[in-house]
Amino acid sequence: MATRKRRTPELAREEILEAAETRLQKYGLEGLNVADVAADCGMSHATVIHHFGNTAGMRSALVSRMTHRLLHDIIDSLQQGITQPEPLLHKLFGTLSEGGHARLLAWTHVSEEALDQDQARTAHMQSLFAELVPALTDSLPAGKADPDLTRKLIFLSAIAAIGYGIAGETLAPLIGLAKKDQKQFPDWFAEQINKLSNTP
Amino acid sequence: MATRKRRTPELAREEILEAAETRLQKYGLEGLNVADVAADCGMSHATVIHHFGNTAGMRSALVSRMTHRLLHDIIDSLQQGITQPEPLLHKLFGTLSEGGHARLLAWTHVSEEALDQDQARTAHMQSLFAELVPALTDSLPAGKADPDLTRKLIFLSAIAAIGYGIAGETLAPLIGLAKKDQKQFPDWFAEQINKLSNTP
DNA sequence: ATCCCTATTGACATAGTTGTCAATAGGGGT
DNA sequence: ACCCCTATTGACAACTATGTCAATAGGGAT
Repeated sequence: MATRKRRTPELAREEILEAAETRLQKYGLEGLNVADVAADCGMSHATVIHHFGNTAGMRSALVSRMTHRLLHDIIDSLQQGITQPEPLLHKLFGTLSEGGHARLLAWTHVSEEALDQDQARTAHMQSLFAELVPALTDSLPAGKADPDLTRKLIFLSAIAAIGYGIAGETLAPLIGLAKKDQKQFPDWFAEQINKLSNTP
Repeated sequence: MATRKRRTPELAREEILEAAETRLQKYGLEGLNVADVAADCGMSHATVIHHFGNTAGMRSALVSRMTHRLLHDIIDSLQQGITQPEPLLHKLFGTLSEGGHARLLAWTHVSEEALDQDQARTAHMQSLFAELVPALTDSLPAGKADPDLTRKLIFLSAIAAIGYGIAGETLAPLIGLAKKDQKQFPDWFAEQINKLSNTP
């Protein structure tokens, strides 16, 4: 029909994931189907499937991309000498609670089809964490002193941020948390992490 | 055709939710559709829809039921004089990480259709938390002294348990948490909560 | 210019699931 | 025994979304 736009595979994937990410924030997970994503890119849904194999592949790639960006932001911060928990945790909580990041992450663990893509994504995650965790234990105040404790605190921070991103908005009023306390929760949490890492 | 089994509406709903819960643990969220649930109950899927309005209604009712049970277990423990964080948090983390509880909870926050059922479920949750939170602040060691801090700690416990239930299994090895530390994480977490609530 | 690889596409097949509806049949109340 | 309410059902009608396939057309290489 009309003229087609031919892209390199890399560019095509990039465009698709970009559109997918926008749709995710705008419409949530339901908006993350090949037909609509393709429409936003101005291509047919068959093209999307061609590049990612299937729908789950596309979503999975998006998870990888978003997580990759988040973890590398943190790694970059560390390399810039930012070693206090506050800014790091702020970024962690903020990113996960915005743009549907935590929700997409939840889909990863909730959906059966997502499991098919698991090996690839897990491998990618492994390499990311293999880079991040040592960087954290090295640069955090109490990291070298007690790497074991540090790993537990990292783990706690991660699951808390995920839970916060998914259910925080709902849970806070139910528990009777003041609006202000809700907003400042990541900062408060960082304080507590500080206290716990200084306790011998 | 063959003879029908006629139940009271209450019993029917009960049977359906029971089967749904079993399917949830066995097959995850994908197993939670009216057709399969109905088959497990030995009834037609039209009956399920008759009792819950639609599929989302059934899932939503299941969320309510499971959460109700969890929170009431905790309330009961409190009334039996169990006021140390350890056993309470143990129950919280354990329940959420088993039987797909946290995952179903995530669906609540991830799915658009779930939002239609939100008012009813939110109302139910409000009444549950209205019962639980005062009970906690009253009976917990540091509760009366600093109810504000206590609410924050409750909030932290809740989101941590949810994140743990969803992603804990995946995250622990990536962060390099020893298997032992992973298993005992809820206990360790309880310790930290203790420390934080004793800090003035 | 010509060739060739492959990104792109429209049409199609299909699978799965949901929700509706009129008809049927338990079983409690009289 | 008879009525009546409603739980139950099978069949039907979409719809949604996915994935396949053969055909088409960019655009780099020769």
